Amino acid sequence: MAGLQPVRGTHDLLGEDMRRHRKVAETARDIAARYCFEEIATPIFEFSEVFKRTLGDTSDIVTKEMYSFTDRGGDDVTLRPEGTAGVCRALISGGLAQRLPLKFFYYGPMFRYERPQKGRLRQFHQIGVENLGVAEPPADIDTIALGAAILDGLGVLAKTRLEINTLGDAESRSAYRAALVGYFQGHVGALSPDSRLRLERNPLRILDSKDEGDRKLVADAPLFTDFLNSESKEFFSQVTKGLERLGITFTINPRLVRGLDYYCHTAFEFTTEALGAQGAVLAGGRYDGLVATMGGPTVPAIGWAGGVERLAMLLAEAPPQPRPVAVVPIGPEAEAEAPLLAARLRKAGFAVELGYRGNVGKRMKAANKANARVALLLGEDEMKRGAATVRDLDTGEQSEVPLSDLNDRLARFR
RNA sequence: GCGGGUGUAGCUCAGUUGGUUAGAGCGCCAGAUUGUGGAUCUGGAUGUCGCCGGUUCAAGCCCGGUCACUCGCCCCA
Repeated sequence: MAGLQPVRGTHDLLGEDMRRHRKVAETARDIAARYCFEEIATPIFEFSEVFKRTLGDTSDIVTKEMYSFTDRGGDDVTLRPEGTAGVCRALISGGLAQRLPLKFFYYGPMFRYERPQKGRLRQFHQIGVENLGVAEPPADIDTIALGAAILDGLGVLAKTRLEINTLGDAESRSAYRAALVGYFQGHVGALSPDSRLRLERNPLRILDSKDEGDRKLVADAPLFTDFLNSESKEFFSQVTKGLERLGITFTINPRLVRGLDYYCHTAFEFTTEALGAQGAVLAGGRYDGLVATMGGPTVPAIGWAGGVERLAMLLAEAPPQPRPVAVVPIGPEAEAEAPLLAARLRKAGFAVELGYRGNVGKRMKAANKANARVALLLGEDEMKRGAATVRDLDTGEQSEVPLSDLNDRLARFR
């Protein structure tokens, strides 16, 4: 531990950053509510098993990237690296499968032990939704539309591109996988070392390799489209048509894939060029096999998650701080009265900055620094008349106002 | 986990071939101004030069290590 530093990959959120962050979370929450996705908050940590089952024990993720520890009772627990597993666990352990279909929205911190980069922290935040219990394309369309609506609500939709693909159903996918493995095994010498490993663990991932040589091979690789059965084709066609009808523009990216087996059909990502290598800002897909993998019933589902820090960086400008009313007492009697006046105004809904010390000049400076819209000067003269001097700090105009009229006179600054 | 770049005041940065007491702007504090902010003027405080070690008569500067940030790779549930 070197002095007092924040843990690597964590940081404090305050000021402008905090306002950006909160705007992302609140906009998402509001719009999700309009789509009737109910907010859910699951615990920040779960039994490690919850994440291990969904990811498979052998993956890098489980062995290298999770914050896992044994608690004092001897239980193996993990800080959640993502939100879906917790929601699915809640669905199973809470008996929510009886109430399907269900639509959930969540927001909160996630933890991954990764090398930090811009837009990638060890403690970061996600917004996300899970649309559970519906196997038909309208759920995919509505869920993607919600993502687009949130990006639009944040004013960042134009900075992103929606890419979409289908992974087909299990039958199509295993046929394609076999063909792909066959093809790459024939060119194994030309594959990058990374992709040779992928060939064994996660062959679909070779499709989105960034290696030049790999890309050349990928260009001639078998196409997923040729292995999709008619049901899968029809499903994808309905999803894309539905998006078109809503005026949501997208490009089909046949190299957009997911590694794990419980993913199927729709996969999509909203990406941006504005954030360097960390281009995905909101991504998801259909995961009909996940709940069953975790030991629950078969529950078809689709969802997505979005990175709050990345979205916050995309916001054109930080939301402004609310401009308060500053109460400036002059003299000991006014000093005693000022907190009462502030309390009345605060109860009436005003943001009130109450100066704690200093002469009038100091407090006016403080009011200015707090970006106050008006200052209420309360001195002996005003108190005798049951009034306060209202000074507009933008125009410099001021006039004395009876305390009883204050709420009305300040109404436009609320 | 792998590779590159960067660490000097709260912030943005300057600091010559290694040479005496480490600087600027912004911000901060005080005063000009004990019933009026912003502007101006005057004055003031900034600091383990990221940290540890080495080389040297002498290190902010050179070398090694380390920590953090950053860009990319891996990964991306």
